[in-house]
Amino acid sequence: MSQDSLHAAAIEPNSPKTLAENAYLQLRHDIVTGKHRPGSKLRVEHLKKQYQVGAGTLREALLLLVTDALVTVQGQRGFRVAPISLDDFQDITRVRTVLEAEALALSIAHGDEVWESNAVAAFHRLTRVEERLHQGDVGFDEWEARNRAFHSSLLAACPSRWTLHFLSILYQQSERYRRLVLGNPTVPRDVHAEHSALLEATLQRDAKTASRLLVHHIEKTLEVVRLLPADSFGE
Amino acid sequence: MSQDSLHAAAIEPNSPKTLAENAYLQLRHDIVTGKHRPGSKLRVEHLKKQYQVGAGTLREALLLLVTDALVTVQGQRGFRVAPISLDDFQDITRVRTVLEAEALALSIAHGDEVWESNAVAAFHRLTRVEERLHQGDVGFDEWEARNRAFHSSLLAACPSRWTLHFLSILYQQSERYRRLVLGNPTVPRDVHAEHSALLEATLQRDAKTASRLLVHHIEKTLEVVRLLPADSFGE
DNA sequence: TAAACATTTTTTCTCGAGATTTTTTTGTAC
DNA sequence: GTACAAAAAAATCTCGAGAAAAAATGTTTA
Repeated sequence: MSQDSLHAAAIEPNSPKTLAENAYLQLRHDIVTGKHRPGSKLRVEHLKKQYQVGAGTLREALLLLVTDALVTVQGQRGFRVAPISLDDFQDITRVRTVLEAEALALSIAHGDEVWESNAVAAFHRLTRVEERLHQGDVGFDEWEARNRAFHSSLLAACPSRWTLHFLSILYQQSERYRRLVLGNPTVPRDVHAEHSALLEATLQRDAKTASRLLVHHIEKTLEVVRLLPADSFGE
Repeated sequence: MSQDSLHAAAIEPNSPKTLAENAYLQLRHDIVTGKHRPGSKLRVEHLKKQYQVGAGTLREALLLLVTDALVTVQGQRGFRVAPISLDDFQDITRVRTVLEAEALALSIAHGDEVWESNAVAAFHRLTRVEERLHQGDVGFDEWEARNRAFHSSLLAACPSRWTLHFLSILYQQSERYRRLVLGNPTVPRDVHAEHSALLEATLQRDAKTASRLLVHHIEKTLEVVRLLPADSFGE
């Protein structure tokens, strides 16, 4: 886990070196993708076989997930997958729009040329994977990773560590809901065009337009999630 | 640890039942009060004697502190007390004002009579402890606890779980800096009057005034911290 | 002297087994 | 059939010892 980044979710860059980190990453993926259902119990005795680690190590992995608010822990009563709900996603979206609009404005104000080119590069990589996604050559995981990288690159020049820390948590939470939409019929939407316009406004240092586009982009996903059947969030 | 509250810091209400929670609470206190210096290493082998628990249990306590961003962890390199700096506190203050102003406005919009009376009661308890504090009958810990309870009571009706979650983290971080001011000569300030005016505006449902007073209240502490000698944050 | 390497010491990480607590099941009375 | 109590089962929590890694120390060489 890196020290400069406050967030445990920022482990990835350095390949995981401990078994606990490894189990953490696997568990996180399985929770975000819904393999472990929201609200369900996470029994250490059962999971240690699945993830091939000892009980103590698995507990550490679960404790790391508490930092991401993907798992809740209750003394003497074990661990649970954090529940999801439409209310929760509305709250996530609201807080995210507030923080992300501010973070983007700050990033635009502080960003240099390196920041600019990193954003362009991230957009390019995202575009490429989108093409392959349409052809079925590549999985959603890969798109999700590059989508995150793109959004992250836009905010990279924001000097507020705490804003970025909270946003990384909220972004990851949002991913749970984005995955929910995958199989379902969705409203027509051109995500690529949204990203493209967002990048353009950002590069032109038009903070107001960029923030507005970003907020709209985030809220659009909420609209889509709202259309899901009511039983999509648990059962 | 409670489940409805997302934040590990919300353990207190239920008296700690596991040794790990107990060690967590003690460690947290010792970090917030500066007994373990910012940036210093937290060696498990050494601490387990101090807190009278096994290595695994102590690691769990430290992992819980990572959730509060009071401790950082780095794979294969152990735990450290999260560092502090003026820059960090400026960031904390900025994000706090944004979130707290919004949370208070929401709380005022949603609060009922029970919420009102709880706020009045919390203010009363804070006032009482202030009297005894001046007489030296009671320690700063007690004042700090009731100060937190008062501020928490104001926001209690805010329906945004995530805003409250992040604020509870930021509030706890702020406490580290407030403790720094304790011994030092400080600018003249009537905290009681600030609280009083804040409560009044809140009870009158004047969201605009209340938020303004709250932001001012929070920023005032930043001014005080700014006056500290430069070597106050580490060394 | 400074850098490169090998050795020792310290610290972190990991596991499995036992103690404690919670949950479930079973049994009994009303 | 319901309510309550006791026993059994399951799960969590805790510890100490050993394996793996990092840091510190000492030695050699240019």
